[in-house]
Amino acid sequence: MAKDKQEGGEQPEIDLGRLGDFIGFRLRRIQNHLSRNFAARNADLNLRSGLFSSLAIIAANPGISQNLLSREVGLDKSATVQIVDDLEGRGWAERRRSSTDRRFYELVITEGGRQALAQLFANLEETERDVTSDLSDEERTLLLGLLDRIYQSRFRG
Amino acid sequence: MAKDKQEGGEQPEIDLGRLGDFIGFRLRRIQNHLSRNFAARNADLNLRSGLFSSLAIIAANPGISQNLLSREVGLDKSATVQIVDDLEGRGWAERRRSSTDRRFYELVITEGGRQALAQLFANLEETERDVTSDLSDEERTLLLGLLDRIYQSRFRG
DNA sequence: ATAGATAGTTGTGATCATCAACTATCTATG
DNA sequence: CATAGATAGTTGATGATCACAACTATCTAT
Repeated sequence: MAKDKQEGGEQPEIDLGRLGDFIGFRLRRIQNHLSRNFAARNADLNLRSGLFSSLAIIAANPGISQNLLSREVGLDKSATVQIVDDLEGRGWAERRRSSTDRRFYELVITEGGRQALAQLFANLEETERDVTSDLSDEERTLLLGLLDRIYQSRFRG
Repeated sequence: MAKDKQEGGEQPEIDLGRLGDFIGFRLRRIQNHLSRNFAARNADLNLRSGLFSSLAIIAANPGISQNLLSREVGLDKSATVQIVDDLEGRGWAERRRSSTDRRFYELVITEGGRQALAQLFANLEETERDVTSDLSDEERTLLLGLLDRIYQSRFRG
C-alpha cells in the first residue's frame, strides 16, 4: 500500500500536456463515456452503434432512403444495410419500395419501433442528465449552439 | 419535412427530430468528422486510434506505466500493449523496467517521438482550426470549459 | 436503344474492443 | 521466511464494426 491505488475514489494526477488544449480529445473522452453509459442502460437490447440514431432519424423523416440515412448518420451505405436489417428484424422499421422510383426504399418506423424509441429516448435523457447535471439550462443551450456551429462549419472547411 | 430527392450538390433537409436535442449525438458527429480529418492529414503514418494520444500522454508524463496510460486513454490494458509495441516499433517511445518495482514499465518518449509528436500536434491544430474557425477565442475557451465540467462530472454521476 | 448514374446488396479484409488465461513480480500476514 | 493474494504486463481468441470494391436493378438522358 505504498502507492496510491485506485481505491474507488483516488485518481492519480495525470498531465494531459498539450492534449488538454484540444477540443477533439475532450469530445472523444466524453463521447466514450456517454456511449458506455447509454449502452449499459440498454444492455438487454444489445444495440449496435448507429442503430438508435438511425431509428430516430427514420422516425423524424418517414420515407427517407437508406442512402440519405447513411449520409446523415455518417456511415457507409453498406453498414446501413446491416442496420436496417437489424431494425426490420426487431420489428422496429420497415422497407417499402418507392412507387415512383423502384431503386429506392422508403424507410418507415413501426408502432413497435415507436415504443422502443420512446424508451430509448428516456434512457438517453437519463444518461445526459447524469453528465450535464453541473450545467445550468443556459449553459446547456450554449453548449448545444456551439456544437451546432462547429458541425455546420464542416461544410465550408 | 424531408421528402425530396437529393439532386447532385443539394443538401437535403433532414430533420433530426428529438435527436437534435441531445449533446451526445452532436458530439459523435463532430468527433467523427474531426477524427477522419485528422486521419486524412496523417494518412502516410497509418496511425491507429489511440496511438497519438498515448504518445502525447507519455510525453507529458515521463515514466508513466502502461496501466495508468490505459486508464487515461480509456483502453483495455491489452490494447495498450499493442499501442506501446507500435510506438516502440516506430522508435517513438521506449519501455524501461522500473528499478523499484520490476513489474512496471516506465514509458518514455524518444527524441524521434518528440519530433513526430510536434508534427502531429501541428496537424491536429490545423484540423481543429478548420472546424472551429467560426468560433471566437472566447467561445472556444468557453467550449473547452463546458466540456471539462462535463467530463469531470463523470466521477460523481 | 444504349450509356451512365444511382440505390441497394454482398463479400472481403482490416481494425478494434473485450475477455480470459497466463507469467512475473510485489505486498501482507502469520 | 513462507505463502496467499494482488498487481503489471502479455498473449490469444472472439466478435463487432467498418470501409471498400464488385455486383444487381432500376432510372435518366440522349
